[in-house]
Amino acid sequence: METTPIGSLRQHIGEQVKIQGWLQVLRDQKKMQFLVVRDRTGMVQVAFWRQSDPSLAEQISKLTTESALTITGKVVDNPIVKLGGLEIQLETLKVESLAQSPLPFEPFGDTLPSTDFRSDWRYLDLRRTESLLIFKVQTTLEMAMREFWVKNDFMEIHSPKIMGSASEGGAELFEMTYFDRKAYLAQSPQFYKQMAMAAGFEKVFEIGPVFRADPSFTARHMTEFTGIDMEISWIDSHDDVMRVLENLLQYTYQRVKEVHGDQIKEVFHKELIVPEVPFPRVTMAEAHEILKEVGYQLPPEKKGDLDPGGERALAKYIKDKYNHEFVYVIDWPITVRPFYHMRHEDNPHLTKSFDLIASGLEIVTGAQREHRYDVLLRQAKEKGVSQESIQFYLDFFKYGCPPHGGFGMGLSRLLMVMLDVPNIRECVFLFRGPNRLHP
RNA sequence: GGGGGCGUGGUGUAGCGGUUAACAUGCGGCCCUGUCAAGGCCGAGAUCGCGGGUUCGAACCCCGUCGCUCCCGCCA
Repeated sequence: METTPIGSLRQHIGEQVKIQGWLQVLRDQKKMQFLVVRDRTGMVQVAFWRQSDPSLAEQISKLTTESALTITGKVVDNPIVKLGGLEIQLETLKVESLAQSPLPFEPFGDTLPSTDFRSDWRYLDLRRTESLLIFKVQTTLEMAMREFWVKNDFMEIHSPKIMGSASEGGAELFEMTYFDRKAYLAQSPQFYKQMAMAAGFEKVFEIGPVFRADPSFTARHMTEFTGIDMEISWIDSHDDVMRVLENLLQYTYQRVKEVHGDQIKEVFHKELIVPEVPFPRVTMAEAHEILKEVGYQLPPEKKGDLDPGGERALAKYIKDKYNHEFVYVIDWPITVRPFYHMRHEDNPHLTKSFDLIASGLEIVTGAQREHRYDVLLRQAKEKGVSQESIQFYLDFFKYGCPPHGGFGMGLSRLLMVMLDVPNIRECVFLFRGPNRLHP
């Protein structure tokens, strides 16, 4: 017999079914036994009259919560039952795996242990409705993005994560042993997706792992995370990149809302708002004026930049004024941007770059890239980047490279803002941080 | 890496100089009931992170240490 998802039992009233799931609650009474069984689609009450088979009743009595069970029985409509107005009358029970007791913590308790403690028992933590929903949303979200890209003639690439030399900065690289020499874990697919532009791929995307050796202890940093990267050719400015990005996000929000909107409202108490395009745009200079206007004191060393508090203050201003959860901060000074960001023709101190702030959190950085060999080399030298270290990269621009640009986005950060989850550790299957390598 | 906060039964908390260290939840037992993420009674379970110190006396005060956490730096 095929397994019936618990969420669809309503369509099987009067039938014999097989369900497979975890024992959530056992109410073991004198005459009757009630089991609440849960799978990833829902919960159902299973009823059993003890006298109909005393030895089976004994077996049921010994069950522990969170044990994995296979149950067959008849689905009956029963309006009295508070859980869905139906129940299963148990016929057979197979204990696939008896859970040890007590559990390290109760995944369905009123209070939850700290994120850190739950991380030790992540497979139990992931059984929670909230966790499950986050990863259902993640699946839809990634699918929607791929749909969008494929519809718009993008190509998917998979760039290597083991590299022979540093790609961008260098300081935040994990070093590893590669046979008899050193190698590094990729901190970004940046250079490789630009290589795809030089290769004539024209529009590419990559969803893949990114490694950062940053000893950051915040609720939004990880040492390994999934990066969503995109790069497109023949652009006029960074605005072309921003237009694709906002359309991509609008499409993605739309799809997630269609598929999970109701459950998100139920579980996270959040009405998912499909963002209007175009997203508000403010230049870095304007951002500073806005902060001054709302009375936010930016630390003096933050000239030409924003700090997290400033980003939140700006997001609040945009939310109040334009009722928008997203805001692009554009035209960042060259001092706070890497050498490969293109500069404005009419202002050599400003880059053609942007950050996307979503509900006060930085989730995307993007730019038009400098594709002119000489200019690129000059900017690298100016930033103190040695030519030898990036020669392989500079070579991309030697034999005809189109003007291009793109962005990098954090998958888990997007989930955080989408679902209002305050800690990134909840939004990733398994968290990796400076102090967390297990499980 | 800098600064703040917190470490008490499995879990979440209370207690903040002298208490049989309390409560909730979970766990075990019993009772009751077509129950309903039930209810009632009983029970087990904590040398209060660790190491020093102050004191007649420390979970409580001080110092150190480790762990966690938040903010900042850095970023996605």
